[in-house]
Amino acid sequence: MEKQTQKTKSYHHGRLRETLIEAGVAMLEEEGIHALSLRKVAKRAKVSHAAPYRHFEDKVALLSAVAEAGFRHLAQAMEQTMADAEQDPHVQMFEIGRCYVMFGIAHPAQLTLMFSDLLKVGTSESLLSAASRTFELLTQSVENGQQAGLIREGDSAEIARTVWAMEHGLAMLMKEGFFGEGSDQGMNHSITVALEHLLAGLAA
Amino acid sequence: MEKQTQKTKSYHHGRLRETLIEAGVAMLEEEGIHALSLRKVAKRAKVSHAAPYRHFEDKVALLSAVAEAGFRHLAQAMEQTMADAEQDPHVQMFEIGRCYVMFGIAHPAQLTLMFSDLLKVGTSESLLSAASRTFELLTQSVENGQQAGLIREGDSAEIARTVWAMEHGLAMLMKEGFFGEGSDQGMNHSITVALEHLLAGLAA
DNA sequence: ACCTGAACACCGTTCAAGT
DNA sequence: ACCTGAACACCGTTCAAGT
Repeated sequence: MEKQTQKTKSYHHGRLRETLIEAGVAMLEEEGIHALSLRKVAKRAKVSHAAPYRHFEDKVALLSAVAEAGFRHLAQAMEQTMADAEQDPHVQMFEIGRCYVMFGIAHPAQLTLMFSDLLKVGTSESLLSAASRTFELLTQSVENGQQAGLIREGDSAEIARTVWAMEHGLAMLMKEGFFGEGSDQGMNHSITVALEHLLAGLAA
Repeated sequence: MEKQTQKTKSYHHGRLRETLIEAGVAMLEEEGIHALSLRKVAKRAKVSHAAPYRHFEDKVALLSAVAEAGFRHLAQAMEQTMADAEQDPHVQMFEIGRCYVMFGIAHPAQLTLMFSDLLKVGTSESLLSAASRTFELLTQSVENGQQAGLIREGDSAEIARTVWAMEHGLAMLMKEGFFGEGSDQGMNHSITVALEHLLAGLAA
């Protein structure tokens, strides 16, 4: 372990790839998506502006890694939520939705990045799989709802796409303030109302 | 009229403001949001890179105008759809949703721009009113549905926000290809399925 | 009044050179 | 192997100068 630490800390400061991603995530939250330049990220990581090219093919590759970190963060929060509400599928559906929307409100610029056209261009394998994981969890919660008799029978992936669209729309509109610059209470109310409307339509 | 044409066409080529907005819309569709630079828009309009500053305070102001054109375009399509389906509120709901999502699929980069954080920063009065108009039309169609007994009673603005979130989520995810690079048929099916699920939950 | 061209600070990317 | 510094083409913005 010590040797590993020694090694990764060796030349200049090591662990640069992770440091750059972390710097990217932080700058995204602090200054928004337009302030995120490769040169500033490098400066924040205390390396020259050319150093990132040792670890990322280009700017898009770094942004993809930042987006991927976002998907992993979101998926982990969703897994935690699913485990916590394992015994009640109805609560589980609501809490997963809240999870998704709240992630967007907490990390608006990162959510923008995650659903920008990067995925079309960059197409890094690991980004695609991290994104898929998020959708799989959504599908799984729908299947839990079906097994509990809360959600009608039918293609669970199709129903999950509908749920996804609702939650994604809520997240995108709320994070940009279209539902009013509401309090946490107001936010929660809007999420609950929208999901209640949808779940009524999805009922068995 | 002739005098007006003469006047607007006078120095160099006149009507530059409109020409720049049109160039911006066109470039957005052709090359995407990242290719849209002030200098390229100016070149396309055959003026120097400094000329746009006679008509727009900065790049954000030009982008706001392009976003505003998008909202006006969308609102007009929605109005047309509402008029065409005036006699059947059920059809009206579906067609307005289709209108919204199809606009996103036809103009993905412009929709991205319309819901980027420009609205937060730029805050041009006319952009805000164009955006509000879109939401008002959505609310109106919900009220039509309520009057026809298709949609439950209650705060129409609240229900309209739910409908908006669903349609917005669909548009955003579909335009980025998350529902598969489907045919028009597949797209239409996905839209229909999602709206059916939601409208069942909103039923009286 | 409206537009140009030079200038400035910034950006992404490349590459020879250093350790 | 990993990083630096100079260089290049691009960008947004400003401003004195032209018509």
